[in-house]
Amino acid sequence: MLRRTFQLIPGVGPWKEKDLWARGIHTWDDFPDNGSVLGQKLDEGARRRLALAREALERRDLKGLAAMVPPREHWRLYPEFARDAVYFDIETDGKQEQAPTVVALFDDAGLRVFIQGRNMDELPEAMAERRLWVTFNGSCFDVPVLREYFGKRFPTPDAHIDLRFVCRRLGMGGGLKEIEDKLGLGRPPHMKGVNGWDAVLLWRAYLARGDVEALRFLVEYNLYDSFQLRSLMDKAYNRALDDLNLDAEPRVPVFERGEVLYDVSRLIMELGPTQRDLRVLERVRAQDRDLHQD
DNA sequence: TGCGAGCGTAGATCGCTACG
DNA sequence: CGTAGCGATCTACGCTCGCA
Repeated sequence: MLRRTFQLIPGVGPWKEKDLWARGIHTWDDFPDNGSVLGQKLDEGARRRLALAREALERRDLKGLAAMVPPREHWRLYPEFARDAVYFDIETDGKQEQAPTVVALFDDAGLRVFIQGRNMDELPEAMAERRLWVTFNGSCFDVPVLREYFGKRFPTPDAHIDLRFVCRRLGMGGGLKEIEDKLGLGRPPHMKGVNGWDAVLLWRAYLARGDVEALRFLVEYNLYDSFQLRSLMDKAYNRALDDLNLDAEPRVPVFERGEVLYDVSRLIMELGPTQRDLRVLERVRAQDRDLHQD
């Protein structure tokens, strides 16, 4: 799809791009080396720009390509750089300062989770490993929160596909769960109807009582958010091709979460109480004993 | 070749929205 | 609540092309 993108030419927007396609110029390689296509002046810039784009793709220079393609079309970069992608989602404490409590990452290497008070400090390094970030509303929420929290040691990706805006352009507004349902990507019963505020409550329950079960549920929810993004990205990409009537353009296979459910179970079962959790547990037990003494 | 009309892109502003 | 991206809307500009 990237090689069909002509909107990276200055002076070419959606209309002229469609026009090029209609005239049989389907990919960069179809653009004639000489002769008038868009007019003298534009052709000059076009050939220069297409050469740059080809070189950038040759080098697998995501940053360079992302700078050429208008942001709203960044979804077109997806198939070429899918192996460099990380899908992630954060939960926060719901306070004014919005400190992250749990962060789930899903990429080629599998699932990872970062938890406040345990390994949250390792998150920036893990994020830096992947140059394409995929989120839902992450450009407005997740990334600003993390940047605020970690400061400038938090990395910047070469490109960031925010599925909220990709979906909206495909006529699907609303939240992540709503869109999942619309696309038949619903969650199993025990994960249905859980939302971001529940995540705040689960964290508070865990903190207040050392309730590891609450943490496990929270982490499971968070992990679901991360890998559901992968299926959503696949479906949204395919839909965007439908929208452009690009029947010949190859679709991507839609990720099935079955592949990772074992890892989800393993990750949440591995979660035990920390020393701090055990102290909290001891304290609330003592309080309980006091309460029932007389 | 030179002019003006018309198209489409780009910039600027505003209000809406989804996140926990 | 704060954040930030985008569509809608409007304006301005650049370019192409038709016409003589």
